[in-house]
Amino acid sequence: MKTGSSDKPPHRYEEIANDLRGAILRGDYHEGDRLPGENAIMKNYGVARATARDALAVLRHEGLAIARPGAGVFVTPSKRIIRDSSNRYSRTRAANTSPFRSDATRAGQHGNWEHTSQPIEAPSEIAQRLKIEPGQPVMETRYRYLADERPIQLSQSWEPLAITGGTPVEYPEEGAAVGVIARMDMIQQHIDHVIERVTARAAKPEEIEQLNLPRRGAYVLMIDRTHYVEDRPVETCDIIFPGDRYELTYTIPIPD
Amino acid sequence: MKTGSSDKPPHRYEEIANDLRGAILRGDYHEGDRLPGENAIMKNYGVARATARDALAVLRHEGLAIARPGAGVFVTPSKRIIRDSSNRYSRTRAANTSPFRSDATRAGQHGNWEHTSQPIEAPSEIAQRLKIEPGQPVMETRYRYLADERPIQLSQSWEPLAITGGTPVEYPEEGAAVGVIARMDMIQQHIDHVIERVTARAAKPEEIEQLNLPRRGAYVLMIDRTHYVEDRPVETCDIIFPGDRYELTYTIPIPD
DNA sequence: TAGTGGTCTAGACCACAAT
DNA sequence: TTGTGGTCTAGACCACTAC
Repeated sequence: MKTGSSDKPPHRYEEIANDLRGAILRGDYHEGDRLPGENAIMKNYGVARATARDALAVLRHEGLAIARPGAGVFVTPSKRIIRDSSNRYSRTRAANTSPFRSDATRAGQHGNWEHTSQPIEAPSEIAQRLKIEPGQPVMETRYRYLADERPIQLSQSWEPLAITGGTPVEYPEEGAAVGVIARMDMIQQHIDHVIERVTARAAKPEEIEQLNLPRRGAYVLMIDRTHYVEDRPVETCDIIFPGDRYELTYTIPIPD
Repeated sequence: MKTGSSDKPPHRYEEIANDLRGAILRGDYHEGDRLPGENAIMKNYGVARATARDALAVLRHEGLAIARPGAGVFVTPSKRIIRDSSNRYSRTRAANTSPFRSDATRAGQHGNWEHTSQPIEAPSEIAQRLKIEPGQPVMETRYRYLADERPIQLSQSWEPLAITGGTPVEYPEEGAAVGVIARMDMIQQHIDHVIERVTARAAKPEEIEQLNLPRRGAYVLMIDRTHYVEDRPVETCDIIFPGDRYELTYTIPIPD
């Protein structure tokens, strides 16, 4: 038998967090609204600063609230962006649209990105993923994706220059606009499968900075993705998402 | 130009966290070893309790350390379990093995599970996922998976009784041992695709309890999975993993 | 300039582990 | 019983934001 919401939280900070969460979910506060901050909670509940912080930390960790130092605590915009693998990896679509931009549009946001490329010698972990020797030349490209001008995704890709060097697609350039499959098709590298490995982990300091995440307690979804032509890797890539802003979907066909 | 590790962290707790992280990664402490606790840090660094806690919180959030109240702070066992979609969803394998058990074995652990089933009326969210009317009867099954006797995965599945009711597979029973595809094949429901939606979010209180997660700051990976027979859902399921203990892999074929 | 959240000190009490 | 981490009080200073 469930008593529903009549449980008494054993700790003060949980009680306060429950109150605030209830108010948000009930609609007393809307996206972007200012919430009672540390000082307000101290006064309203008669608790010390640390206890007020603990209560707000619960909401921040749940992705319901975000603190802007010097300004206040605000309700987080909540809608997740959906990244659908079956939308991205079909030859017909890949050639003409940016998968990221259409994901963002579908979530009602405006998407664009920045990127920089440079040839480097493959570090050992990347060499392993590309099945080449460490130190072999690869093209490294970093992307930062923005939705409504706010950073929302990072990625970093590596392509062996043994494959792309000297070809028209050596530099990914606006590569995010056309996709890896279409680019590789242009140089007769016909990708036949992609492997994506998904993990969740704590955000690293540089990710916190670049994605504008809270300094403490942030986590990210990471995809480690590799494109293959007959079991030979032609591109590998790390993709980083704020953990609470994205949803990844996969459609898996079951053969007879 | 990178200066490597010679940066000076601006905050005391970060400095302490960096020291401890370095010691762990350098191998001064091994999996399961006891780390300096709050009291030791207070003495060694001459800081207040809250600052020592903040330092340890960084390591706990990164999944490097785990606190056992009353006992101390210990280095977390680190190896992730790999859940590979291409291992799970092939008809030949699915009939004879437990996908979970073989994942665990591959990570060098012993896997088993508990489960309970009961018929219920479909709540609205589940009805929507199964494309049936709310209140229609469904079989609900809860699983808890253990690796080396420690809880490592939760799941909860729902199947419309309009499909399975009165058949030999009405109760999933040891369903985790054979898989949904093989069970549905037995009653001539031939599943042709599966959709998995992956998200990361803060752990809920009941998940914290059942998975033995730390009370504060824990996050989980969640898969919302549905099996289809020609666009008609025959099973849907929520799967919950401790965020820092799992890796999900997907192989995506690219047609010509 | 006034107010905010982030960091920090110096105490305290508790439930729970290990002994 | 002793020590541990978890919670909490009551202060303080800082960098930053908004005005």
